[in-house]
Amino acid sequence: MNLAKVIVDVPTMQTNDPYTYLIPDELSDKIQNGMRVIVPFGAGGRKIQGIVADIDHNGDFDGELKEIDGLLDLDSALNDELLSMSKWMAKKTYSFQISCILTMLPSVMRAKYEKELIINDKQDVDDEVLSLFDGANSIDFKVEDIDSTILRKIIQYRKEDKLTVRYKVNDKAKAKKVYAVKPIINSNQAQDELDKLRKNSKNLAKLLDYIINNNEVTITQRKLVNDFNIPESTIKSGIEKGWLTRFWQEEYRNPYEQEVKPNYPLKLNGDQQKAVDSISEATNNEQSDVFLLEGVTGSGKTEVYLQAIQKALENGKTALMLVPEISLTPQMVKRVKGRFGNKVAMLHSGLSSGEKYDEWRRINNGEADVVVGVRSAIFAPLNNIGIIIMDEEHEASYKQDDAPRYHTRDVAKWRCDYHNCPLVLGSATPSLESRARATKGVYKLLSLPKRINNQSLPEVRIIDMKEEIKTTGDEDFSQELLAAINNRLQKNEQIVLMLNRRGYSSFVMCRSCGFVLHCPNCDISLTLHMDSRTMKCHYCGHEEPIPNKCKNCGSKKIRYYGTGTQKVQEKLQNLVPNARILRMDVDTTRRKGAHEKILQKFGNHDADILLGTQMIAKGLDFPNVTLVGVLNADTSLDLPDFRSSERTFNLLTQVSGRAGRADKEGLVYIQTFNPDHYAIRLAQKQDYELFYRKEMSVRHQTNYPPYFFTVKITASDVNEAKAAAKMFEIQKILKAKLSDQALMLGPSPSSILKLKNKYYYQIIIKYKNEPNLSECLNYILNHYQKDAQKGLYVNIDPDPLNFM
DNA sequence: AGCACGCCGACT
DNA sequence: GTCGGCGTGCTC
Repeated sequence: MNLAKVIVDVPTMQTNDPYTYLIPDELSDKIQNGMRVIVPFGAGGRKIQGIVADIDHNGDFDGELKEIDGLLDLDSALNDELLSMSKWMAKKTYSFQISCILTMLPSVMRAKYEKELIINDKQDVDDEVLSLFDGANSIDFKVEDIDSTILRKIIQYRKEDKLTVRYKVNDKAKAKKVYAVKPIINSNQAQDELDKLRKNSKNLAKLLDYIINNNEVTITQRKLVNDFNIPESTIKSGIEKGWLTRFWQEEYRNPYEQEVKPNYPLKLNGDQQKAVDSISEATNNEQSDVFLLEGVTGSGKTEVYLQAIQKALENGKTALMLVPEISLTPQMVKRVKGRFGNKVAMLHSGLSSGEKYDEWRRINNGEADVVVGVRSAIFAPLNNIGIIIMDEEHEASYKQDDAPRYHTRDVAKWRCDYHNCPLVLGSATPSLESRARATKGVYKLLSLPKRINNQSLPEVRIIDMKEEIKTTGDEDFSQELLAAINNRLQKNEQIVLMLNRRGYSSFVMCRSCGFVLHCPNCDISLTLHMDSRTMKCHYCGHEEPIPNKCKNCGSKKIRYYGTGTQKVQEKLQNLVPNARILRMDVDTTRRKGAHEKILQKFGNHDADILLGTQMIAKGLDFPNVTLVGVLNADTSLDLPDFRSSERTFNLLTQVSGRAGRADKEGLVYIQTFNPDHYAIRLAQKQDYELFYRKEMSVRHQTNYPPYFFTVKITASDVNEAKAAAKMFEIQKILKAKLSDQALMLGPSPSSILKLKNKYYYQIIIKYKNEPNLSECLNYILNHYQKDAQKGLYVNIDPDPLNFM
């Protein structure tokens, strides 16, 4: 029998293994592994999308088989590498293979399902049902949109064959099509036509002239109109006269409007050269080594990446480079594009889904040798990879927060092993896990200790805000920082200020009864936003009007506590009335391209002060910035997460690096209520190595990564007691199946107990070596799958980044 | 996910 | 008796 194994688009544990289908004769020569197909699945003629995992033209199957309905692709959507990776990834992340496959593909390749209801004979159905159709013979419908008594009738009619339900699998993956034209007469014929033409037919003459000179070429109609100044109406008459044919042609959408200036390799210093040599040697020898490139801000990591990529390309290989959030680093994008030109494909969140699909197809068709992108770009269908680079490898955005919960670093390592090529992890402040592996010799450490041009690091001063409050009562701006701001404004130099909290005030409290306004859906206080004049929840997006009296006691003594970027902007504008202030946070950058606009404006010196949340800390490089102020360094320090020190150190180090990159000396102020905390003290000295050692000893004492591995198990339900009870059940299973060396935290409510109207309870397992662990977790998944139908979800997050 | 089947309480 | 509620199990 001619059989295909198909992974069906039904994300459950029971359907995680492939199903076998018959291949109909007419598809036999076209079907390939990794193609998307439409298959019937279950009763009632339901149709769904699937992926071909295996083909056996001479197979056997014990039992009934259905036939594949049709193909959704002309070519494989997934090559063998990605197909086998999806299997590994499903296991590793405790998720379904189909979910892994669909995250690897551009979102438009995830089919939409629709149901169509068709009347067989209008005489058969009653008026109530007939009225749904509004005169037509068929309608698209969703079960949840239809009233239950009518639905019951529909089900009855369907049983009696009076109505038919047709399932549709709608592929959204559509290439953009444009009109193209091609001459169908030769140059001589065109010359004859030109001779016959009336003298005043200027446009037709132009068209014939074009045909004489471009006889064999296909050209888009748009180009013919724009570049040759021939109107569309003329092209149409040319077609009617039989000179040209017109047809639809696929075209890639072009997301890069502006031209990028080419740039050329820079001269490397000794450390950079050594790094490039070591990496290229691994590429040449096809060794899947992992390099940790540790270099302070401004040490020229990017140039190392680019030259290592160059070497891979010279070897006939391709390269993959990952960055945290590309829209934040337009400077980086320009540099890569400028170096490698149109061999580069970009995959980032600023592209529309159509543009992403086109970039994906360019890569899949082998038209791009270098791919630059964010997390999901790790799945780019490149062949023959010679190097994978992860810039700022410590960034949390490399880990996907929802299923499949993969870490880009793990996927990258898998691909490097597959392609026998090196993985380069670059950072000024590597994650402790990576740095520890480098110490153990699992990764090879390459360091760039010197800043290019021997620029000195900026001076960092810590300001104790406890003292400041005692003397001035101001908790936002210390005297010293304010003086420095004024000084820079006078010298016409620029300033970057970071406050890691958006909105106006973080909460409102009634001074009579102490009541704090909370989100009705989440266990979190609402933040005041002055621009929209609303109270907003930063987790679920809930908004409500600003209260003028307390909802609890009716008192009008309401006060706003805590400071956000909006309030600081207002306050700062009062303190320095002539300064031009730009604010950059989630609220001002929501629109597409808003990031770039703000950064460009600041880069052109159309503003003096850039005030923003942590998004300003990353990758931007403005030579005229000589002062950086961190208004409150404690926001990230106070979080209930063992990584809060590491995050704070990273953030402070990164934002400090924004000061004084050119010939001008930089100065950094860190305002804090914890001036003696080691994360802040060591960020002041920009001493990563010492921080690494100090933090490692803390992790050692508290049994946290990198000394222990962790897994987070979460249960969520609209009913708090059910979620909690489930976690206690799971705790019992874990205790029975794991060794007594595994440490368990919980069950406990998650630090945001209630989120979007669901309650969350969690257990964290810390372990060193638990051979039974994955079997045990799979048992839990299988055991609790039926609960998911009732809305009780159990989630497993291996190596979670977020402990809250 | 979405469907069918089967078991139970409430109703003509 | 039967209708329709929901819980459970299966889909090549």
